[in-house]
Amino acid sequence: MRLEEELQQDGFQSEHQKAVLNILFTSNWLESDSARVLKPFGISSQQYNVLRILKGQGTNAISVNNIMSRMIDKMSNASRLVEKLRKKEFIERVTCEHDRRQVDVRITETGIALLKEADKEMNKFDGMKDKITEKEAVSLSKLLEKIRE
Amino acid sequence: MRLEEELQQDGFQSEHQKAVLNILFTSNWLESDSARVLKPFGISSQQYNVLRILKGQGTNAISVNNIMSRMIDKMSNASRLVEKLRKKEFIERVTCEHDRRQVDVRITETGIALLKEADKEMNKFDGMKDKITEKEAVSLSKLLEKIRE
DNA sequence: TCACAATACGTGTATATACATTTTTTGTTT
DNA sequence: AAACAAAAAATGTATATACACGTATTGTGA
Repeated sequence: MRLEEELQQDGFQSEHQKAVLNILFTSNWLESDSARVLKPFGISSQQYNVLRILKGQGTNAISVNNIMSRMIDKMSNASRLVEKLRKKEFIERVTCEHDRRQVDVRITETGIALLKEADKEMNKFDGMKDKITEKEAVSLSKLLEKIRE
Repeated sequence: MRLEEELQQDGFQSEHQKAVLNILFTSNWLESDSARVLKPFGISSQQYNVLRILKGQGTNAISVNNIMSRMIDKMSNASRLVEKLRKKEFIERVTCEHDRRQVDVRITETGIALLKEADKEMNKFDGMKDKITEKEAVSLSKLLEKIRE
């Protein structure tokens, strides 16, 4: 839907301004959609993000810092997120041998199983592919990356 | 910067997936940037959003519901946001004559003055115009609106 | 080796947010 | 008019988040 209608506004200061609001609005839209899908699984989208990062590492354990640097929301509190996932037994912590400040984290079998189920639902509701072509997705990414230069 | 570097990842499932992550990441990036700029003024970006909505209404007072429907983040608690802005005297509340359930809200002179100063800083840091052309901004908006169809 | 900076992580605290529920008032149906 | 649904806003509560600060450990220069 056009942003003018979504925000009940009849115009914007500039196309640049409108693009910024569109990014923020779309992000919120995507976020609340995935929060809804993930809710039955008992995890937030940030926790989902962490689990996916860990799954990407396979059986390797990586540090909290390493997780943080890969997260979408850099400002979030990785320590507490990890602790919450550990309580639910989706991940496990390994004390690091060569640097005892560091806490290495690895996804568990339970975590992998959860992710498998959650991914199914996430993909089901991800209608993105019907909405824009692959070419359009590429140019969208390019534009967003240009903004962040 | 390319998303692969930002998230220290060497590839994504698909271009669609990458585009989604790019939207979320860019939104966070913009959000934390504006939070930093607004901090000295003592308001959050949501509160800033409300003030701008009210300023757009001029001397008119509009309802909390009306504000909510114009906000970027639909899920936020407009009641409490309004109360916080009222405590800081940036807005004032008017009891509505024809519907006493409703609370109408209007920006104050203090609020307008604050917004003027805040906008100066917000525009200063908004380097968007150097990064993408107006044409690109238009096509960015179009792509995002396509996703939300 | 000692002092001190840097790093990795944890925690305290104020604020923000999501979501359900409540209160007050208005609209509607019979 | 009485009964009930609907709407507008406020509030209760659990959780999340931002940010500053604390703690333990490691690296490093004099």
